[in-house]
Amino acid sequence: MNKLSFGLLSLISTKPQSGYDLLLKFKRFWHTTHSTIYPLLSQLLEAEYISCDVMEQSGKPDKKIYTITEKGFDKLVDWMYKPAGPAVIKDEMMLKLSCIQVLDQKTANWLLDEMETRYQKQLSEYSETLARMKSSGTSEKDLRESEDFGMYILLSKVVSDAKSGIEWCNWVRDLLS
Amino acid sequence: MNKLSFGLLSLISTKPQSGYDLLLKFKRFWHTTHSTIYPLLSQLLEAEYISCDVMEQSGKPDKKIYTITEKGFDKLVDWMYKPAGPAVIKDEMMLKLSCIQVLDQKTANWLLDEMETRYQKQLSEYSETLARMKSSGTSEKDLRESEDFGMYILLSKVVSDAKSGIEWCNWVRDLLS
DNA sequence: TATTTCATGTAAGCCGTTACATGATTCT
DNA sequence: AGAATCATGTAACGGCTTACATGAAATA
Repeated sequence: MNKLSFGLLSLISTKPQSGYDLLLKFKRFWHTTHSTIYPLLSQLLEAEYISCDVMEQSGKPDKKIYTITEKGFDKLVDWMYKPAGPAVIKDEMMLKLSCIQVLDQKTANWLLDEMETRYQKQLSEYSETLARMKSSGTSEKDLRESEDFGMYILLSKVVSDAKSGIEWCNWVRDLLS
Repeated sequence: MNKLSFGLLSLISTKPQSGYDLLLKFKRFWHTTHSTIYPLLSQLLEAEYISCDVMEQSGKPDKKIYTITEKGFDKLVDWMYKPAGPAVIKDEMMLKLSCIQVLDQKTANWLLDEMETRYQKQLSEYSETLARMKSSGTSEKDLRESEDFGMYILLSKVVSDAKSGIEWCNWVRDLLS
């Protein structure tokens, strides 16, 4: 049981869903790939923390819908009260910017542009999803009780991080000019 | 040559320094440990991207001061223009909060408190260092040309991230109450 | 026609974490 | 007295990344 295993339990507890569904959601706030997720789901299934229903589909591989079990839910609650490890952050862009004073102006600005573009992509990608969530649940109170509330607050964080990232890029650019 | 190898080159290019110095600086914005850094420095030395001067000390192990070579600097510049990979972010707290709607109010609030405390620690730890930097270089113009400028902007980012993290925790708490 | 999306899986190899190892000094 | 700081290193194990593997439908 590594961190992501618990994360899978966490998301499955909000709603039965497939590995593919989980992947798409995780990608927004946890760096991972399908090759990590599928084996972990098998392990969770074997440990009986989740159960599996196969949904047959035409033209596509069968969809495996996972649901959390009571045993799994107990495991999830145990984990909640264990102190969380520190956030692991590894951003190559930061490494590059750590020697910004030895670079010429052109290179420095190019790096800042690259970084801003990255934030901008995140912003356009996720603020749409966020807007859709806001409009589907009429009020914020509805959202609060919906199965998507966790996703809603996490996406909000990602979007606000992107926004402040862009502001930071501009602040640095101002300092340099 | 992995990402951190280039990061080491990057920081060394701003100022000759030891593995231990590098570790302390990296820790602020890149998750790593000394067991990763020391072997990489050996490799960089063998590849002649850096050179090493031993500073003898009494009572402590000798300090190895690394300096970037011309060859290393060329390598560094090459890397700058290669597109940076996506930021790798793995925050266990986010995994926990992804199922916040299935938790009772007490647990949810406890998680938010834990998260805020973590941000608060970062804030108090790094805003001090940042303040020291600001006061040592009299004006921001001095800082811009100092060997610490890269560190200055990265620390600023870390501090502003912590601040917006705290705001986010409060925003979620308000939604829940 | 080529790429992306949907949908799952396996496997090799690299990388990083954790633990072991040492040891003097300074702070609590 | 015990923990933290300074200062470097090695090694095993586990986990993650990358690539391989398949394949239909939809989009560009």
